[in-house]
Amino acid sequence: MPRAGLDPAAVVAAAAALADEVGFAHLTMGLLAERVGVRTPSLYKHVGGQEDLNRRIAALAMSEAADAVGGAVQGYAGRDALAAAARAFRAFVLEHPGRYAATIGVEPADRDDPMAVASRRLLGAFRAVLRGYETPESDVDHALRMLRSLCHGFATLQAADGFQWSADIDESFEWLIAFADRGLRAVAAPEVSSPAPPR
Amino acid sequence: MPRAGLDPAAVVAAAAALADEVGFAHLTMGLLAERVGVRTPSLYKHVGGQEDLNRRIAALAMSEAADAVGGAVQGYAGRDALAAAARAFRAFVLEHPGRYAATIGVEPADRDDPMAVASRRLLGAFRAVLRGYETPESDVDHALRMLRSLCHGFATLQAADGFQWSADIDESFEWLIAFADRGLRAVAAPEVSSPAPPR
DNA sequence: GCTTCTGGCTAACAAGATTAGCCAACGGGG
DNA sequence: CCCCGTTGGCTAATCTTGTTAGCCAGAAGC
Repeated sequence: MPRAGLDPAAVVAAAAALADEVGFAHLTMGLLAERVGVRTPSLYKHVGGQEDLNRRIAALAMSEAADAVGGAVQGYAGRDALAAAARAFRAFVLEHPGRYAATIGVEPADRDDPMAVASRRLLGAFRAVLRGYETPESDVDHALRMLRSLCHGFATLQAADGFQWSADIDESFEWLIAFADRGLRAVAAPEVSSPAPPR
Repeated sequence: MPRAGLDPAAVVAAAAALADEVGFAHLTMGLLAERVGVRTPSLYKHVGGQEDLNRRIAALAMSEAADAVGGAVQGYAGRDALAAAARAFRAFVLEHPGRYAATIGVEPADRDDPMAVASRRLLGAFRAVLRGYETPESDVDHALRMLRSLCHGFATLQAADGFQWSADIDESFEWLIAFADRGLRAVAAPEVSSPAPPR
């Protein structure tokens, strides 16, 4: 029996690709074994089991997302950077729905968990976007959570086919980018915001 | 052997409650059977299987969310309505993480699917919020998707412990409501938005 | 060439979902 | 009140999937 030449990284990469193809929920050890040309139990020589595999897929996905967003932002600032980051993030989730799904519900064990490291990297990419808006320090954390919620929410809802009604989805996403852009500019310069009614 | 007096609604309600307690991923037919005081195979007299059960839990959750948001909005308009809707939605997800998790990744079969009906009801509640902002008809669909993405994203990220860093989460959510409020007012009256720099 | 470690394999087991088939309990009509 | 059909429970058995145990060949270093 010739060796298959596997290692943990190759197994995880194959698992992530398979998850993108068949959906994270349908990713099974048997299917993965077949894909990499090995019997099921052999996988356990490389990963600790399904739980461990999920965590590794999640870490890979988060790291790739951070690369995608970080790379897309390079050389842009302000609205252009925001648009590039948001589009890159959504594109990543839509191209890799399976591996991104693995990130949902995985809480990192500690700060050195690869998943936690990758999450911080992704966050850093979004933080770079905010620098172009000169967001006040006191608002940065909130704005980051807002951006992450918007992107995560939109992408996962679309990936899950959660938008049933008919308006054009790409158009909605561009509208959303414009909305966030206007809002972030207002945060940086609150004095120009519309005069609030008594309430 | 005395009858347990079950029916599909009771089984689904018990399953939803159990999912909230142990987490949707740990909801098992055996656990559910134990909870309702019956042997596992008996459940199949009331629901078609795990897939069917998940869909029913999702429909229940969506319907309850619609009720919560719809009820919270009553009697408010503008920013108050927006805040009430957003808080009600988030509170629902945090109080019922298990059943809400069931809604992720369930795409309704057709327009009469209970899940689809409930989703439209939830959407209607958010649409009512927009009426208070006099959002132009052409922007309503986009704004609805934005609101849904924001609320869904924030609530699911928090439920999954996805916000690792330290800033206060309630405070972030209130900030987010204020952000959406300012933005929606600007959509209704675009002439007061901050003048964009040339780029 | 020997030895050691690694990565494959088969066999076996455990947990969970599901199906088949039986039988008691409830409910309505004689 | 009794009969009978339907319903909802049960046990037993099957299938899928994850996982562990234990064996053995191939690769790598001496």
